[in-house]
Amino acid sequence: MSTRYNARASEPKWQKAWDEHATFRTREGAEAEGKPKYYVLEMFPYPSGKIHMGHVRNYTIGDVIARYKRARGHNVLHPMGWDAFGMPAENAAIERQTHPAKWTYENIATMRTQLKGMGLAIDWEREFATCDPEYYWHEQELFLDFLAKGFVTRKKSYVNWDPVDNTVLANEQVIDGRGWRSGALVERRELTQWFLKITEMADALLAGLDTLDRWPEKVRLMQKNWIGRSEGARVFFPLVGADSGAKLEVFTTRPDTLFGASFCAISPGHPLAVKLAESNPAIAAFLKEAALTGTTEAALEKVEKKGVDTGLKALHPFIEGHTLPVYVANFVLMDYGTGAIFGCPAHDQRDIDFARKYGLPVIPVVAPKDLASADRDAFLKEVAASAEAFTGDGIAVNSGFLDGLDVTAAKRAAIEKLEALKLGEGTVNFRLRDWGISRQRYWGCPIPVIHCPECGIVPVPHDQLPVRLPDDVTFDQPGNPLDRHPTWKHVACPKCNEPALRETDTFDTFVDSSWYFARFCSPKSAKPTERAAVDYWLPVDQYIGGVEHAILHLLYSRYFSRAMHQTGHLGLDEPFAGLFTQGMVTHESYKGEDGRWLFPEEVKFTNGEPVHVKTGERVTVGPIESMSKSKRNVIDPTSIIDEYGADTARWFILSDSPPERDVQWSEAGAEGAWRFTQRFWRLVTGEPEGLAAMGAPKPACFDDAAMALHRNTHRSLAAITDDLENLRFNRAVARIYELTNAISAFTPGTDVDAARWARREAIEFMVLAAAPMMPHLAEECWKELGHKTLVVDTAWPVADASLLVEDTVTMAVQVNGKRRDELVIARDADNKTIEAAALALEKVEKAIDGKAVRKVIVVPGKIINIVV
RNA sequence: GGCCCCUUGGCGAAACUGGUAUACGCAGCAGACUUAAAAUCUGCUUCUCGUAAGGGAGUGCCGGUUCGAGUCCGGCAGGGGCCACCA
Repeated sequence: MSTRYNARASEPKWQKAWDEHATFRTREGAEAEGKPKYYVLEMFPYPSGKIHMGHVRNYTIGDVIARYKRARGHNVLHPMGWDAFGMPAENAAIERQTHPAKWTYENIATMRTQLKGMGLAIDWEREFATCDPEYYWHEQELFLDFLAKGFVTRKKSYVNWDPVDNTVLANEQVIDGRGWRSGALVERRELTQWFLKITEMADALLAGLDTLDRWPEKVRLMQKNWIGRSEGARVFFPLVGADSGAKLEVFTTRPDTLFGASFCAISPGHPLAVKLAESNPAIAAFLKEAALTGTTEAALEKVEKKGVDTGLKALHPFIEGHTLPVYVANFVLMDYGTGAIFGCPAHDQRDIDFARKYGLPVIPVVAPKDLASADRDAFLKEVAASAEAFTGDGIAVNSGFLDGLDVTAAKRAAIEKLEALKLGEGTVNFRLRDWGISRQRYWGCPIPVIHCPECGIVPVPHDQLPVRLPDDVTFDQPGNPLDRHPTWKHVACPKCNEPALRETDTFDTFVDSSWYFARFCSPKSAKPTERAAVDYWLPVDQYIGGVEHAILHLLYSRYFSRAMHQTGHLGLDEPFAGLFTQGMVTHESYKGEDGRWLFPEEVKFTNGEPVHVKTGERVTVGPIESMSKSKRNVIDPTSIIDEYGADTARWFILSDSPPERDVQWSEAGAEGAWRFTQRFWRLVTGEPEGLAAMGAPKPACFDDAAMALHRNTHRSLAAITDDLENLRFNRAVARIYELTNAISAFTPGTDVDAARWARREAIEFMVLAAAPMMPHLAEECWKELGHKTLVVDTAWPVADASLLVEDTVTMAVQVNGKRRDELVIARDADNKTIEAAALALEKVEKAIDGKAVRKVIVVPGKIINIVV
């Protein structure tokens, strides 16, 4: 009997059943023997309070993969945890007078319940939060191992100081001169900080990208650009008029243009500039001015290139006796290369802007290849007089021993000469900086070292780990609560037993998320990792998350894997074999008459016009944007799950848009998905013609109608399988719609048994194929069909290859590339037969219009093109 | 400024390595059932000429390669992403 499917009653029932059967408990050892492993991981959430639609999309995608792989006979690891350290917990502590731990664990409890309500196939036994002492203890172990291996350094450096969050930020966390979280303008401060020497692995991280063939090209490119490898040379310009023997060290990617050099310039942050400023008021004033300039894009665009002459002269390495003026210039960056450049105005736009302003020579030394000598002279004259630099390829001119060489050869020759003269060397420079991991915050993993006045830096001995966060801290004043805690930092030096101080900085939270995927393999281990476990499970076969982590998190994790490989905690370098970056969930935004943003539930549509539910005022529909609290265009997943059920939410989020693209959440679309779950249920329960008994033998022969459905079922299954393998969920959804349409439209022929059998097969396949996406509904249907087992324990059906091809094919017939008719013909017909049949078609004959046929192209099974 | 991506009906989108463009869904229109509504079912829905049969145009724009281009190549326009005074 057909009744409505009641998701609210059904979903908790099946979640309980999976729980009781320990269905998603990971199988290990003998139980897993003979099965290939598959590790599916979604980027773990920050416990901010409640789940949002982005989480629903992320975890639905992962869940479909986990369930599909499980049905395909894989031993699946699909865990969940919490990226639980970080600033919001401290901000909440300040705002609500609560403890960060309390706030965090309460959020985790809420979000865990919400995620469980989605019916995710997760092994909850492996759950942990990065703020669990059990977890950060092992992070401290790792750090000490890194320290012993020399991966860690402590150095005084200029740091990005966020004045709102009162902490240091990594370069990666500064976006357009502002803190990535607070949005505050970042200041430069000099502090002593802990660093992980990620730059030492820059080349390895770059080379590794080429092996990641299951990563999006876009992400690999972003990482490549971020690492920013450039080959070039260091050039040492001897300084005249400074201390004897002093040399200015410069980095360049164009040593071939050295003969075109007309000045040198150093950054306002350069030690030489700082030193000169002590005795030169003009330079001091210039440094002050430069420090005031913002680093935002807008500020940089407005600022003109300025400099001040230091009066120093640099000796040209190749031209005997020739000197270049040395400037301090505002466009030279301290933290790229050596903080000093040589300027070659003819072939660099910034340099020519600078040269024109200060009346410096412009000497062209590269000319395009294959120019006649008169044309070349004209070209050189033009460049010398121009305001535009020539940055193209060519050959060296006016360059002494380099003349006639192309750019690449000239670079090589210039480097050889520099090395011979001991005035420079070939080198590789990276844009990537070392990773500063110190944070002056409470809610993070304590850095396990002790500062002893006698012994210096002393690692906390392993038997004294973990260094636990104290619970009794206050947030009533700015700064680090750990630093002002009355007792916590005072300890005896482990070496000399004299009074010493704990490090009060904590780790950047990106450290926590750089190895959690490895911890999931053995979350209860007394060591950071168990080699047997990580060797079995890693790499993660499919990692899923937002593109916003394309650089930071993924690069840090790749670095950590290499470091952990070298310390013996892991056996590989690349942790994520497959990466998928999903798009965002968007929604229309709404504005009231006074311009304030409105929540979707405050808006109703009458006759297509949006009005306010209560006041009836006119509402403007704003742009479709990523869901955000500020625009109020958010849909709470819980309200959707309460109203329609998790399956409907899962189904809708997978439909329509390809998963890598943004998907627009719409009320109409959600209702459509809900109508489909009902239709699906009716199809299973309300069979008009009846089904064959479960397990009934396949009839010996089928009539045409039954055979068509039988074929259709297998073709659909093959297509859905292929789509799921390639993460094309929107297409898999469309195929299931097509299959349900075919079942609805099925009219039995004369053979009643065949019809019932074919219909049962179609319905069972439909249920099994939809199960990864709508798991609860599938279980309910499966039971309705009389099965005593669970869908999750049922193997993925195999499509019968012999049913995928038909005896006849439909071919399009074109005349001069224009489709005129189609032809149904035997699949194995030879080209002659096909050609004759095509030419005999009435419409084709008409299109040929008596002209002579010049050529006939036959692509078997596809198309015939007749050229006249 | 550099590098990269995208552009297909009213909308989200399909179209495997060049081979019948618009599958599937949403929205819309018409009809059936119903006292009525909801729900459900059926049909139509790229544009255009035509009562129809049938014709013409059509994947952002211009050009090219090809028997054949949404797909490949060159240029342009619009939108987006990442990086950015990177030497």
